[in-house]
Amino acid sequence: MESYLQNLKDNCLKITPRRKAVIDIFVSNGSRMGPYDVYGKLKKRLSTIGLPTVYRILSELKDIGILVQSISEDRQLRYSLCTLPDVHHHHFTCRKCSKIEEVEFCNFKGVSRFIEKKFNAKVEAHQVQIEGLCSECK
Amino acid sequence: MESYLQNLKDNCLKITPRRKAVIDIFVSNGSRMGPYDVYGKLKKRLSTIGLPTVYRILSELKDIGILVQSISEDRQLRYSLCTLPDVHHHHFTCRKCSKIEEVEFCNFKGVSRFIEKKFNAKVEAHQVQIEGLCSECK
DNA sequence: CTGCCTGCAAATAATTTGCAAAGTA
DNA sequence: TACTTTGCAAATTATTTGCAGGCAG
Repeated sequence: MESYLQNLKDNCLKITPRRKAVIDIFVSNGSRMGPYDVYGKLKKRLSTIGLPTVYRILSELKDIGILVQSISEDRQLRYSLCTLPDVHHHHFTCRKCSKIEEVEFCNFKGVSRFIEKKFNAKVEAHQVQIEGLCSECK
Repeated sequence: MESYLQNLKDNCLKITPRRKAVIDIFVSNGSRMGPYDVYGKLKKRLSTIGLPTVYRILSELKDIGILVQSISEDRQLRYSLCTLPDVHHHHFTCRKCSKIEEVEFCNFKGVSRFIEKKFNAKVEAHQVQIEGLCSECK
Protein backbone atom coordinates (compact mmCIF):
# COMPACT_ATOMS: atom_id res chain seq x y z
CA MET A 1 0.00 0.00 0.00
CA GLU A 2 2.85 2.37 0.85
CA SER A 3 4.28 2.05 -2.62
CA TYR A 4 0.93 2.91 -4.15
CA LEU A 5 0.72 6.08 -2.08
CA GLN A 6 4.26 6.96 -3.06
CA ASN A 7 3.30 6.43 -6.67
CA LEU A 8 0.45 8.90 -6.24
CA LYS A 9 2.82 11.48 -4.76
CA ASP A 10 5.38 10.93 -7.49
CA ASN A 11 2.70 11.75 -9.99
CA CYS A 12 1.42 14.85 -8.23
CA LEU A 13 -1.85 13.24 -7.24
CA LYS A 14 -2.99 14.01 -3.74
CA ILE A 15 -3.62 11.26 -1.27
CA THR A 16 -7.31 11.46 -0.58
CA PRO A 17 -9.64 9.11 1.27
CA ARG A 18 -11.38 8.27 -2.01
CA ARG A 19 -8.18 7.32 -3.80
CA LYS A 20 -6.95 5.28 -0.87
CA ALA A 21 -10.27 3.48 -0.67
CA VAL A 22 -10.24 2.60 -4.36
CA ILE A 23 -6.74 1.15 -4.12
CA ASP A 24 -7.67 -0.72 -0.97
CA ILE A 25 -10.65 -2.30 -2.65
CA PHE A 26 -8.45 -3.67 -5.39
CA VAL A 27 -5.75 -4.79 -2.97
CA SER A 28 -8.13 -6.63 -0.70
CA ASN A 29 -10.38 -7.86 -3.45
CA GLY A 30 -7.89 -8.74 -6.09
CA SER A 31 -10.21 -9.26 -8.99
CA ARG A 32 -11.30 -7.54 -12.12
CA MET A 33 -13.96 -4.94 -11.53
CA GLY A 34 -15.90 -2.38 -13.49
CA PRO A 35 -16.54 1.19 -12.32
CA TYR A 36 -19.97 0.31 -11.05
CA ASP A 37 -18.70 -2.66 -9.03
CA VAL A 38 -16.11 -0.44 -7.40
CA TYR A 39 -18.73 2.23 -6.80
CA GLY A 40 -20.96 -0.30 -5.05
CA LYS A 41 -18.18 -1.39 -2.72
CA LEU A 42 -17.15 2.19 -2.00
CA LYS A 43 -20.68 3.24 -1.15
CA LYS A 44 -20.54 1.07 1.95
CA ARG A 45 -17.61 3.01 3.40
CA LEU A 46 -18.00 6.42 1.83
CA SER A 47 -21.68 6.88 1.29
CA THR A 48 -21.38 10.24 -0.42
CA ILE A 49 -19.07 9.16 -3.20
CA GLY A 50 -20.25 9.79 -6.73
CA LEU A 51 -19.92 7.56 -9.76
CA PRO A 52 -18.04 10.17 -11.82
CA THR A 53 -15.41 10.32 -9.10
CA VAL A 54 -14.95 6.58 -9.37
CA TYR A 55 -14.49 6.85 -13.11
CA ARG A 56 -11.96 9.62 -12.62
CA ILE A 57 -9.97 7.82 -9.97
CA LEU A 58 -9.88 4.57 -11.91
CA SER A 59 -8.60 6.40 -14.94
CA GLU A 60 -5.91 8.19 -12.93
CA LEU A 61 -4.75 4.99 -11.30
CA LYS A 62 -4.51 3.45 -14.73
CA ASP A 63 -2.45 6.39 -16.00
CA ILE A 64 0.13 5.99 -13.27
CA GLY A 65 0.32 2.24 -13.64
CA ILE A 66 -1.43 1.07 -10.50
CA LEU A 67 -4.34 -0.42 -12.40
CA VAL A 68 -4.66 -2.10 -15.76
CA GLN A 69 -7.61 -1.19 -17.90
CA SER A 70 -9.24 -3.74 -20.12
CA ILE A 71 -12.45 -4.10 -22.03
CA SER A 72 -14.83 -6.88 -21.20
CA GLU A 73 -16.92 -8.94 -23.57
CA ASP A 74 -19.86 -6.62 -22.98
CA ARG A 75 -17.73 -3.70 -24.09
CA GLN A 76 -17.47 -2.12 -20.68
CA LEU A 77 -14.46 -0.94 -18.73
CA ARG A 78 -12.73 -3.31 -16.36
CA TYR A 79 -9.81 -2.66 -14.08
CA SER A 80 -7.45 -4.84 -12.15
CA LEU A 81 -4.31 -4.33 -10.12
CA CYS A 82 -1.16 -4.19 -12.17
CA THR A 83 1.52 -6.29 -10.56
CA LEU A 84 4.17 -5.76 -13.18
CA PRO A 85 4.18 -1.99 -13.58
CA ASP A 86 7.50 -1.46 -15.29
CA VAL A 87 7.91 -4.64 -17.24
CA HIS A 88 6.49 -5.01 -20.72
CA HIS A 89 3.80 -7.62 -20.47
CA HIS A 90 0.42 -8.79 -21.69
CA HIS A 91 -2.70 -10.14 -20.07
CA PHE A 92 -4.39 -13.48 -20.14
CA THR A 93 -8.09 -13.28 -19.32
CA CYS A 94 -10.19 -16.23 -18.27
CA ARG A 95 -13.35 -16.36 -20.37
CA LYS A 96 -15.35 -17.83 -17.53
CA CYS A 97 -14.35 -16.02 -14.35
CA SER A 98 -12.62 -12.99 -15.87
CA LYS A 99 -9.54 -13.44 -13.76
CA ILE A 100 -6.48 -11.80 -15.25
CA GLU A 101 -2.99 -13.23 -15.22
CA GLU A 102 -0.04 -11.10 -16.20
CA VAL A 103 2.21 -12.64 -18.81
CA GLU A 104 5.69 -11.25 -18.91
CA PHE A 105 6.76 -13.48 -21.77
CA CYS A 106 6.69 -11.77 -25.16
CA ASN A 107 8.33 -12.90 -28.36
CA PHE A 108 6.91 -10.13 -30.49
CA LYS A 109 10.27 -9.05 -31.87
CA GLY A 110 10.10 -11.67 -34.58
CA VAL A 111 6.76 -10.43 -35.83
CA SER A 112 8.00 -6.88 -35.66
CA ARG A 113 11.01 -7.64 -37.81
CA PHE A 114 8.86 -9.51 -40.29
CA ILE A 115 6.55 -6.55 -40.70
CA GLU A 116 9.29 -3.97 -40.98
CA LYS A 117 10.99 -6.03 -43.65
CA LYS A 118 7.95 -7.03 -45.66
CA PHE A 119 6.11 -3.71 -45.62
CA ASN A 120 9.08 -1.42 -45.12
CA ALA A 121 7.18 0.00 -42.15
CA LYS A 122 8.06 1.13 -38.65
CA VAL A 123 6.40 -0.83 -35.87
CA GLU A 124 5.79 1.37 -32.85
CA ALA A 125 3.45 -0.53 -30.56
CA HIS A 126 1.59 -3.74 -30.10
CA GLN A 127 -1.17 -4.96 -27.87
CA VAL A 128 -2.05 -8.55 -27.26
CA GLN A 129 -5.27 -9.85 -25.79
CA ILE A 130 -5.12 -13.48 -24.79
CA GLU A 131 -8.18 -15.41 -23.74
CA GLY A 132 -8.90 -18.87 -22.52
CA LEU A 133 -9.73 -20.78 -19.38
CA CYS A 134 -7.78 -20.51 -16.15
CA SER A 135 -6.70 -23.51 -14.14
CA GLU A 136 -9.85 -23.48 -12.03
CA CYS A 137 -12.39 -22.99 -14.79
CA LYS A 138 -10.79 -25.44 -17.16
CA MET B 1 -20.03 -13.57 -53.29
CA GLU B 2 -22.34 -16.41 -54.32
CA SER B 3 -21.51 -18.36 -51.20
CA TYR B 4 -22.34 -15.38 -49.04
CA LEU B 5 -25.75 -15.05 -50.65
CA GLN B 6 -26.33 -18.76 -50.20
CA ASN B 7 -25.39 -18.35 -46.55
CA LEU B 8 -28.05 -15.66 -46.21
CA LYS B 9 -30.66 -17.95 -47.77
CA ASP B 10 -29.64 -20.85 -45.58
CA ASN B 11 -30.30 -18.68 -42.58
CA CYS B 12 -33.64 -17.36 -43.79
CA LEU B 13 -32.34 -13.88 -44.37
CA LYS B 14 -33.59 -12.27 -47.53
CA ILE B 15 -31.22 -11.03 -50.16
CA THR B 16 -31.68 -7.31 -50.19
CA PRO B 17 -29.67 -4.54 -51.85
CA ARG B 18 -28.53 -3.30 -48.45
CA ARG B 19 -27.21 -6.65 -47.33
CA LYS B 20 -25.48 -7.25 -50.64
CA ALA B 21 -23.90 -3.82 -50.48
CA VAL B 22 -22.57 -4.39 -46.97
CA ILE B 23 -20.99 -7.69 -47.97
CA ASP B 24 -19.58 -6.14 -51.10
CA ILE B 25 -17.94 -3.36 -49.13
CA PHE B 26 -16.14 -5.87 -46.99
CA VAL B 27 -15.19 -8.05 -49.95
CA SER B 28 -13.76 -5.21 -51.99
CA ASN B 29 -12.30 -3.34 -49.03
CA GLY B 30 -10.92 -6.16 -47.04
CA SER B 31 -10.23 -4.42 -43.82
CA ARG B 32 -11.61 -3.95 -40.37
CA MET B 33 -14.40 -1.40 -40.20
CA GLY B 34 -16.79 0.01 -37.68
CA PRO B 35 -20.49 0.59 -38.29
CA TYR B 36 -19.96 4.24 -39.07
CA ASP B 37 -17.22 3.52 -41.60
CA VAL B 38 -19.48 1.08 -43.36
CA TYR B 39 -22.34 3.57 -43.21
CA GLY B 40 -20.16 6.23 -44.84
CA LYS B 41 -19.23 3.95 -47.70
CA LEU B 42 -22.82 2.78 -48.16
CA LYS B 43 -24.14 6.34 -48.30
CA LYS B 44 -22.38 6.85 -51.60
CA ARG B 45 -24.34 4.06 -53.29
CA LEU B 46 -27.54 3.95 -51.30
CA SER B 47 -28.13 7.45 -50.10
CA THR B 48 -31.23 6.64 -48.09
CA ILE B 49 -29.70 4.00 -45.88
CA GLY B 50 -29.93 4.57 -42.15
CA LEU B 51 -27.32 3.92 -39.50
CA PRO B 52 -29.54 1.55 -37.48
CA THR B 53 -29.90 -0.61 -40.56
CA VAL B 54 -26.14 -0.85 -40.81
CA TYR B 55 -25.91 -1.93 -37.19
CA ARG B 56 -28.61 -4.53 -37.78
CA ILE B 57 -27.04 -5.94 -40.92
CA LEU B 58 -23.57 -6.12 -39.40
CA SER B 59 -24.95 -7.99 -36.44
CA GLU B 60 -26.85 -10.44 -38.65
CA LEU B 61 -23.82 -11.08 -40.82
CA LYS B 62 -21.84 -11.76 -37.68
CA ASP B 63 -24.50 -14.20 -36.44
CA ILE B 64 -24.31 -16.27 -39.61
CA GLY B 65 -20.54 -16.25 -39.71
CA ILE B 66 -19.85 -13.94 -42.63
CA LEU B 67 -18.29 -11.30 -40.44
CA VAL B 68 -16.19 -11.43 -37.30
CA GLN B 69 -16.98 -8.94 -34.60
CA SER B 70 -14.30 -7.46 -32.43
CA ILE B 71 -13.90 -4.55 -30.08
CA SER B 72 -11.33 -1.91 -30.78
CA GLU B 73 -9.17 -0.10 -28.28
CA ASP B 74 -11.60 2.79 -28.28
CA ARG B 75 -14.30 0.38 -27.19
CA GLN B 76 -16.24 0.47 -30.40
CA LEU B 77 -17.50 -2.31 -32.61
CA ARG B 78 -15.35 -3.49 -35.47
CA TYR B 79 -16.12 -6.05 -38.13
CA SER B 80 -14.06 -7.88 -40.65
CA LEU B 81 -14.69 -10.60 -43.20
CA CYS B 82 -14.38 -14.07 -41.86
CA THR B 83 -12.22 -15.79 -44.43
CA LEU B 84 -13.63 -19.31 -44.42
CA PRO B 85 -10.49 -21.44 -44.59
CA ASP B 86 -9.69 -19.18 -41.66
CA VAL B 87 -6.17 -18.16 -42.31
CA HIS B 88 -4.87 -16.96 -39.01
CA HIS B 89 -3.48 -13.47 -39.29
CA HIS B 90 -3.16 -10.08 -37.60
CA HIS B 91 -3.32 -6.50 -38.71
CA PHE B 92 -0.79 -3.77 -38.85
CA THR B 93 -2.37 -0.33 -38.79
CA CYS B 94 -0.59 2.83 -39.83
CA ARG B 95 -1.02 5.48 -37.17
CA LYS B 96 -0.96 8.26 -39.71
CA CYS B 97 -3.00 7.13 -42.70
CA SER B 98 -4.90 4.22 -41.08
CA LYS B 99 -3.98 1.84 -43.86
CA ILE B 100 -4.22 -1.78 -42.79
CA GLU B 101 -1.80 -4.51 -43.82
CA GLU B 102 -2.56 -8.14 -43.12
CA VAL B 103 0.24 -9.96 -41.37
CA GLU B 104 0.15 -13.71 -41.79
CA PHE B 105 3.23 -14.26 -39.67
CA CYS B 106 2.50 -15.28 -36.09
CA ASN B 107 4.79 -16.82 -33.53
CA PHE B 108 2.24 -16.84 -30.75
CA LYS B 109 2.64 -20.53 -30.03
CA GLY B 110 5.57 -19.86 -27.76
CA VAL B 111 3.58 -17.44 -25.65
CA SER B 112 0.69 -19.84 -25.59
CA ARG B 113 2.83 -22.69 -24.31
CA PHE B 114 4.37 -20.42 -21.70
CA ILE B 115 0.95 -19.45 -20.38
CA GLU B 116 -0.45 -22.95 -20.36
CA LYS B 117 2.57 -24.20 -18.46
CA LYS B 118 2.92 -21.38 -15.98
CA PHE B 119 -0.76 -20.91 -15.13
CA ASN B 120 -1.99 -24.38 -15.96
CA ALA B 121 -4.55 -22.68 -18.18
CA LYS B 122 -6.03 -23.33 -21.60
CA VAL B 123 -5.37 -20.63 -24.18
CA GLU B 124 -8.22 -20.38 -26.63
CA ALA B 125 -7.74 -17.19 -28.56
CA HIS B 126 -5.51 -14.22 -29.03
CA GLN B 127 -5.76 -10.91 -30.77
CA VAL B 128 -2.84 -8.76 -31.70
CA GLN B 129 -3.02 -5.13 -32.66
CA ILE B 130 0.10 -3.76 -34.20
CA GLU B 131 0.60 -0.08 -34.86
CA GLY B 132 3.25 2.02 -36.44
CA LEU B 133 4.01 3.92 -39.60
CA CYS B 134 3.66 2.47 -43.07
CA SER B 135 6.30 2.83 -45.74
CA GLU B 136 4.77 6.01 -47.10
CA CYS B 137 4.12 7.79 -43.82
CA LYS B 138 7.43 6.89 -42.26
C1' DC C 1 -3.92 29.72 1.28
C1' DT C 2 -3.74 27.66 -3.38
C1' DG C 3 -4.88 24.65 -6.27
C1' DC C 4 -6.35 20.04 -6.81
C1' DC C 5 -10.64 16.98 -5.69
C1' DT C 6 -15.26 15.75 -5.74
C1' DG C 7 -20.52 15.68 -5.93
C1' DC C 8 -24.10 16.80 -8.64
C1' DA C 9 -26.44 17.63 -12.71
C1' DA C 10 -26.20 17.68 -17.34
C1' DA C 11 -23.95 16.46 -21.72
C1' DT C 12 -22.12 13.08 -24.93
C1' DA C 13 -22.17 9.50 -28.05
C1' DA C 14 -22.40 4.69 -29.51
C1' DT C 15 -25.76 1.40 -29.89
C1' DT C 16 -30.72 -0.29 -29.69
C1' DT C 17 -35.56 -0.31 -30.20
C1' DG C 18 -40.57 0.81 -31.79
C1' DC C 19 -43.22 1.22 -35.45
C1' DA C 20 -45.19 2.30 -39.87
C1' DA C 21 -44.07 2.00 -44.68
C1' DA C 22 -41.67 -0.50 -48.31
C1' DG C 23 -39.68 -4.51 -50.32
C1' DT C 24 -38.78 -9.69 -51.08
C1' DA C 25 -40.14 -14.24 -52.35
C1' DT D 1 -50.14 -11.93 -50.18
C1' DA D 2 -47.50 -12.84 -45.96
C1' DC D 3 -43.73 -11.86 -43.76
C1' DT D 4 -39.25 -9.69 -43.51
C1' DT D 5 -36.61 -5.50 -43.91
C1' DT D 6 -35.75 -0.71 -43.34
C1' DG D 7 -35.86 4.52 -42.26
C1' DC D 8 -36.78 7.56 -38.92
C1' DA D 9 -37.18 9.18 -34.45
C1' DA D 10 -36.67 8.31 -29.93
C1' DA D 11 -34.78 5.56 -26.09
C1' DT D 12 -31.04 3.57 -23.65
C1' DT D 13 -26.92 3.52 -21.14
C1' DA D 14 -21.97 3.74 -20.10
C1' DT D 15 -18.93 7.28 -19.76
C1' DT D 16 -17.49 12.21 -19.58
C1' DT D 17 -17.64 17.10 -18.47
C1' DG D 18 -18.73 21.81 -16.16
C1' DC D 19 -18.75 23.95 -12.21
C1' DA D 20 -19.28 25.38 -7.37
C1' DG D 21 -17.96 24.14 -2.98
C1' DG D 22 -14.62 21.21 -0.19
C1' DC D 23 -10.18 19.48 1.16
C1' DA D 24 -5.01 18.19 1.05
C1' DG D 25 -0.54 20.06 1.43
